[in-house]
Amino acid sequence: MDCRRATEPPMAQNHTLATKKDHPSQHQLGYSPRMSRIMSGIQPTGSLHIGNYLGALLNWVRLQEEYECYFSIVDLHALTARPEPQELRLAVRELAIGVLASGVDPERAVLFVQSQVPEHSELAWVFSCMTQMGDLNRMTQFKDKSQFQADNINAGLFTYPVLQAADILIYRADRVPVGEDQVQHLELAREIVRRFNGIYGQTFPEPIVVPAKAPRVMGLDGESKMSKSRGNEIGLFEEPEETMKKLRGAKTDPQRLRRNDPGRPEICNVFSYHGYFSDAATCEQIAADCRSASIGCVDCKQSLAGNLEKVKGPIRERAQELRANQGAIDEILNEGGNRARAVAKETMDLVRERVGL
RNA sequence: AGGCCAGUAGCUCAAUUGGCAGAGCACCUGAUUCCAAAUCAGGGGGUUGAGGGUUCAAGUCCUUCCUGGCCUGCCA
Repeated sequence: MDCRRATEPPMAQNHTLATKKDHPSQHQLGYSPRMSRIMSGIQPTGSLHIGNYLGALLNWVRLQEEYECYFSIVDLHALTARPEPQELRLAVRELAIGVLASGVDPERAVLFVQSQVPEHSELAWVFSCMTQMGDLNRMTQFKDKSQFQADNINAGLFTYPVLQAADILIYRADRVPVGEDQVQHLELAREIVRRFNGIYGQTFPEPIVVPAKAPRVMGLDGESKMSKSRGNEIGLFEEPEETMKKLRGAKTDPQRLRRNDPGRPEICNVFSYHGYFSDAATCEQIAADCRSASIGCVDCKQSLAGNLEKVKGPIRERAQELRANQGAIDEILNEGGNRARAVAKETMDLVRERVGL
């Protein structure tokens, strides 16, 4: 992994703010006809698994090719679960390592830690005054999380979508890749923008929701989304032996009782993993052999383990190299933080002026 | 700030008058099975939120604190 100092992005001239000479009412600030700016965040919770990789990291790697990207490790959001301080710090570092090892290029995209850019919090406060309780009350994720951590329903959890809106709009991002579960939050962000612009004049672009090509990766139990808290995950940094051990216990077609029974790959969770890690020809072959009982589930799992390792192995090795060079990680994050803050400050200066602070 | 209620295994809860801390689910191991599931057999797991006190003996009674919930009040 190349850890040289990141340079200014070539597209830095886009999204410039209106100066005093400009006429804001005729000028949609932050809008760039040439290149869309993307903002996306990921929470530093637990350790990375292949669900995170397929759902978020891989997307980032693709997005940085086409867009001006701001990628953030959102530790302020993670705080809603009150992690141990040293664990939070470790999770942030490990996530940065995972992001870089997966192929996000810090020279191409701005990679930074949310809390290093205090403007996120500042804009979130302003936005919270633009947000109606009734709207927040409707957020299904808040209700879900409230059930999940019933002993810690804090206000941060409630205003989470407001901070999320600030995350995006502090960079005047016009596109946001989100999974199904985040669409509602994005709608709220757009609502906040409309309200703000309506009251104070055109200031923010209304971010467009880009449906993330993020598969909903099921856990090894085949019952729910892959997550560390459910203990049904395949770790991104896992050794192949560990992964095979977990795969051996993974749920398959419950109707395929004997080796000679024909299988149903279309309902088999393990087969669905092949779709992510094996090429099309292999997938077809495996499916056909499973249906005809030419291969057993163990064969299928071994094949998968091999293909999984082809993806996971190089990432694990790059991660090892990065871990050995903490200074470089810090430098990348600091540089990313500086670049992010420069943009965030511009936005915040304008917001202060607009709202009368 | 005050009042009331609650806290027991990963989860949901039980434990008689103060008398050996338990069950279900989950988890792990073995049998079986190509693997998993199902079934059967076995197993690990606890500072009973924390400290102090009363007692031969405290999950249980007293006390202080912590956490969470509900109610009343005060300030900005």
